[in-house]
Amino acid sequence: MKDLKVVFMGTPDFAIGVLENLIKNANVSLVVTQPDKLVGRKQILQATPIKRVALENGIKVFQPEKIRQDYEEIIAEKPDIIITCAYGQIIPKALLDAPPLGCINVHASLLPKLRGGAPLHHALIDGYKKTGITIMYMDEAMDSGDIIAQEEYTIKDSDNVGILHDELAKMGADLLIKTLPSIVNKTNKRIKQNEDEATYAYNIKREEEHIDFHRTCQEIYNQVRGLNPWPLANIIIDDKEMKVIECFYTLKKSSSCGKIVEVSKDKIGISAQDGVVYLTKIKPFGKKAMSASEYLNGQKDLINKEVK
RNA sequence: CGCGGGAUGGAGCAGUCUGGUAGCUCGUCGGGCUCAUAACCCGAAGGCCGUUGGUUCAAAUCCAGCUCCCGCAA
Repeated sequence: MKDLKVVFMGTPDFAIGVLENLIKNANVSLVVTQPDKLVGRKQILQATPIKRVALENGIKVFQPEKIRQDYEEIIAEKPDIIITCAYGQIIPKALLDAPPLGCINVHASLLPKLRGGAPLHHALIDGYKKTGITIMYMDEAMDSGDIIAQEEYTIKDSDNVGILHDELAKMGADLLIKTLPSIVNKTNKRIKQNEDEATYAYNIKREEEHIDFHRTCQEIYNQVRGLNPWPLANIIIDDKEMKVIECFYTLKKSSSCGKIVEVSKDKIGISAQDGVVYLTKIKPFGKKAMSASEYLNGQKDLINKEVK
């Protein structure tokens, strides 16, 4: 395994564990990641998390703007295998065909469920009871290649994207290393995906972050935890946007939707379709994150206000 | 020079337009009530109002520069 020549392709934090495990167990000769981006109000040029790890380990980094057109450098590297995890671009066929052992992807869902760029968020928002990690061969479409190995994770009601991210990142890193020898020996399983069961987890759109209180408490709760810690669900009170970080709910008969029906020491109750959603941690516009009790110290007459 | 919001006792806010004694809701500390309490009552401490300069008899408040925090957009 130590002499296995690997090109790793990945971008965010989620892929760090996979890369680190590969560095320990194989010969990672090149890391491919997205170009540095201008980030934040100051527009500071920032390297991806994967680039930082690569540089710390003295590994060469390649950052093509469009891999579709700019991949020759990777083929020239002559890797035995290419391993990707949350890279962020579709990989062209010429590159898929290049390495003798193929191109392997680590995906954060139980494929064919939740294909796409935001499987962690959608697993929670869409109310999945379980999700997991899939190790798979890549093909030309999005997350549709043959499955090599899977491991399940049972979603807890208290999980949010942050927790799920950490759990699955670790699971993915470990499962890849466990599976890799069989791929090298070509003794691994290879199972076609059932297209009829496929679901999709596209990147979160801005409007999906806004809470509609005409929906059920469970749906709203899933939305809040499925967007925490990033990008966070939002509501509008007094024409000002407020992010909702944490909430819980109580089912009861409801006559209105989107009205502040209860304000107590440490929570703000808003009516939804089938109950009341209580906000306990929020981030008002222009402010830092705070508990509901802190927010309420400085507010008057919140009761009965409409929430949009 | 991308757009916008903000900085006021430990926390969250009002006061700024229309300059003139530092205010509210909490927290903290002391006392009281109570079988008891995160509940209630009484009292106290704690702020050079982000920073630098300007205008003025007088600046949290008006003007200019700077720093830091936050959201959007990328």
